[in-house]
Formats: sequence, structure tokens, C-alpha cells
Amino acid sequence: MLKDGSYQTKLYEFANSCSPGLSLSLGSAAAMDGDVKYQQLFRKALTPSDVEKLNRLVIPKRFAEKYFPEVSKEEKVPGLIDAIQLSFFDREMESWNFRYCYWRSSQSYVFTKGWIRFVKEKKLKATDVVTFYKCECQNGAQKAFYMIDVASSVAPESNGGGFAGGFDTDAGNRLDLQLCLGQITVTESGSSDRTIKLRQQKEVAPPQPEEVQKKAVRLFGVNIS
Amino acid sequence: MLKDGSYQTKLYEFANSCSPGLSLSLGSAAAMDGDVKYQQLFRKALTPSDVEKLNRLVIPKRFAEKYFPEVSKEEKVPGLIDAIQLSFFDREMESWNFRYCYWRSSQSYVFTKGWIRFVKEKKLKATDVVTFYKCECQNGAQKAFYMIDVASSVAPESNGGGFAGGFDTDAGNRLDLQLCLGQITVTESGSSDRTIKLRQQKEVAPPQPEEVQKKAVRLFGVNIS
DNA sequence: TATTGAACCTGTTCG
DNA sequence: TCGAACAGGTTCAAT
Repeated sequence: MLKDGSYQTKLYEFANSCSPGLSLSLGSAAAMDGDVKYQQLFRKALTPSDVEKLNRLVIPKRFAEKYFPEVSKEEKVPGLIDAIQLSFFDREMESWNFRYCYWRSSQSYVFTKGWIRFVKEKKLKATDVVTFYKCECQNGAQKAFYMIDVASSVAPESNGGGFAGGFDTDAGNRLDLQLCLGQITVTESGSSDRTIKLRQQKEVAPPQPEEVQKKAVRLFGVNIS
Repeated sequence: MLKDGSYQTKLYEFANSCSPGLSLSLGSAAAMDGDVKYQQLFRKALTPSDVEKLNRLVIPKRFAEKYFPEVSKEEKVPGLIDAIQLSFFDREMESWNFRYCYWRSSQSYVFTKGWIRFVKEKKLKATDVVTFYKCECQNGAQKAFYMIDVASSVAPESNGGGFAGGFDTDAGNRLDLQLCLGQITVTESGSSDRTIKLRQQKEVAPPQPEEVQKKAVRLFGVNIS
């Protein structure tokens, strides 16, 4: 719920006024701290089928082939479908695993296994919007990770409210500002990807899996319970 | 009428299914008239479910097991349903492919994929009758091919007209005369199968794809537009 | 048995 | 206008 004149709104306005080379930084001075390349990939307004009994999410082909790892559309081994598991963190840094594959019968990319659990947990309904991100830590050869976030379609601030279908959007270089709050400061960068520099906390322990998670929490803003 | 572009494909399919023997006898100017063993298999009066939203045709079990290739009713490989594709030519020598399998849930043999297209194209409705044939060329080891024909339930000549359900019949030795017209002569054979000897046309050109198609049309009679 | 999941199918729609 | 994409279905198996 962004109120006019709030910090978040100012951040939104500021970010909007920035060039495409915008990046976000958490304002750390610690050189060892990781920059997190933070890219919104795309959004999809959920269809009734996406949240109901079909237990699958159709990933629009243009986004699937642009942003997700390749899964074969061919039948290499007859009767054997090429599928991978994609992991996503939500804003609470819970991990969600989705089976991702291509269905030749419908000629579409889908999330299958795991998707319906996400729908149930998040109480998703048709016209809700899911947003996909890709995050990469810049310091070293760390694996990239995906994030997923949901926005209720009835939230009046989120996107004007009450939008119907046709909301599938390619984020490209656009910044999803509602997620960039709190500890985040905005800096300019030369690349088209967003870079969020996590502020180093004094009490931060040496890098370990959990720490990555903590940082990532901040990445999604301040609303962590 | 054949649409441009589809002709080659259909021809190719026909040639493939008919194999060397038939095309040889049809296209040759020599005395090698091709005998075509021509057997009506069975008929079925379509039910509302056969032509409506279920997208499947139930093949009466006694006919399926008697006339069609065996598909397993068991689960040989767990999770793998035994299904085959059956190809049928209609009286216009268009090829229709139906997925044929056994549904254990309903304990019935069915055509699934492709069936509803046939229904739409032929404007089939409940109580219409479909007739299935098997055709084999006698001169050589060619593949057999199936044919399918439809008869409107309101056509007064077809079978007295206005018959209701319960029309599923085993052709056995009965000859379906409405299909044996035009250039086709019917001869008696020692077997219970019908043998139709194609009359060799004087003006037959050397083997050409188009010629194969022409003759094949004659196999189903004279009503070719 | 009910739920989830994998795969298959089709009508509609839209560029 | 026609094919690609996909929304909304199905069957069938695993659990």
C-alpha cells in the first residue's frame, strides 16, 4: 500500500526518472559484499486454468524461451519428455520447486509438479499476477536463482487495479518497484540489468547458505514477518 | 475437392498405405489387373456421445477385437497406454488418422485423436451410420488399408431410413452394395471376403501419382465431385 | 478413495 | 486468412 509522498512512492518516482541503465544498490561500502544483479523477467496474469484443476501454469512461449533454461521440444528418446526443475524464492525466501517442461501436445511450456501447491499456499486466483525475477550474485561463480512474487489483482495500487486479461508483460528493463524498498538505495550503472547491492550488516556472518538467504530477504524489501 | 497443397500429402499417404502392389496394378497398362480384397467389417450407428463433446468414438468391443489390430488392455509398461494410429480412407480418398486404444476406465475400445475432426468434416450426427472396410491388394505382400464411409440416417435408400439405435452390425459376409458402384465390378470369391476387381481402363496412362488417385476414387464408386 | 501429476487433445483467438 | 499459441479440457497413473 504505497501512499502518496511516502518513501516508497518517492523511490518509485525517482526510479522512473532514471535511465534504463538504472541499478539499485543497498549502499554497502564493503567490497566483499555481493552485488546482486536483479532482473525482472516477466509477469503473467493468471488464467482460471492456471489456478484451477489443471495443475499447471502455462508459461507464454516468448518468455519461456527468452528467460528459462532450454528444455527440448523434440522427442529425443521416444516417450521421454525433457523436463527440468526450476527453483524460485518467494518474498519470504521460501523455496518453491516447479517442474518445467514443454508439452508438445499443446505446444506450450508449463510448470507442472509443484505449481498447484504454490497456488494453494498463496491463495492465488485468476487475474492475480505472478512476477518472475532472476537474481545473480556478482562476486564469483555463484549460481543464479529465480524469484517469484505475487500481486493480487484487486490491490488498487499495484497496477491501476481491476485489470483483466492480457497482462502478460515482458519486464525487459523495467523495474518492478514495489519490491525494491527498505534498505535499498538507487545508483546508476552502465548495464541494463538492475544491480542491487546488499548493505553489509555488522553482525553478518561469513558467507553461508543461510546468509545468502538473509540477504535475499532484504532484496524483497521490508515486509518480512 | 482437394485443396492445393494437400494433394501431394494425401497421395503420398495413400501410396504408402497401398504399397507397391496396388499402385503397380492400377498404373500398369499390362494385364495385371489388381484384385482388391474388399471386406466390410462392421457398421455402427453413432450415438450422441460419439458425435458430441467427448471427442471419441466407442468401437464395440466385439468388432474391435475381431477386426482391428490388437491393442493391449493391460498395462505392459506401467504408465504407458497401448495405442496405435489407424488410417482410413473415405470415399474421396482423403486419409483420416485415428488414435485407437483401449480405455480401461470405461473398458471400451475407442478412437480418440482425429475422430472429432472427422465428425465435423462429415457433419455427422447421432444415428448416422459409419461403415468400416478393410481392403487388401491380392497381388503381393502389400499393406492392407482401411476405409470408412458414412451414411446419413435420413437417407431413404440407405437402409430403409429412420432407423434408430441398435444398428451396430457385423458385416460378415454381407455386401454393402451402395459402395459397389461405377467402375467396380463385384466377383465371387471362395472366401468370405469380398473381392472387387478393378476394371482396367483403356486410357490408363503410365504410372503417375494422379492416376493412382483417380483409380482409388473409383474404388468407392461414382459420386466423386 | 481423493488428490496430484503427466501427458494428450481441441476449440478459440489473434497477429 | 491461416497457423501458432494457449486456455480449457480429457484420460489415466501414482500415491
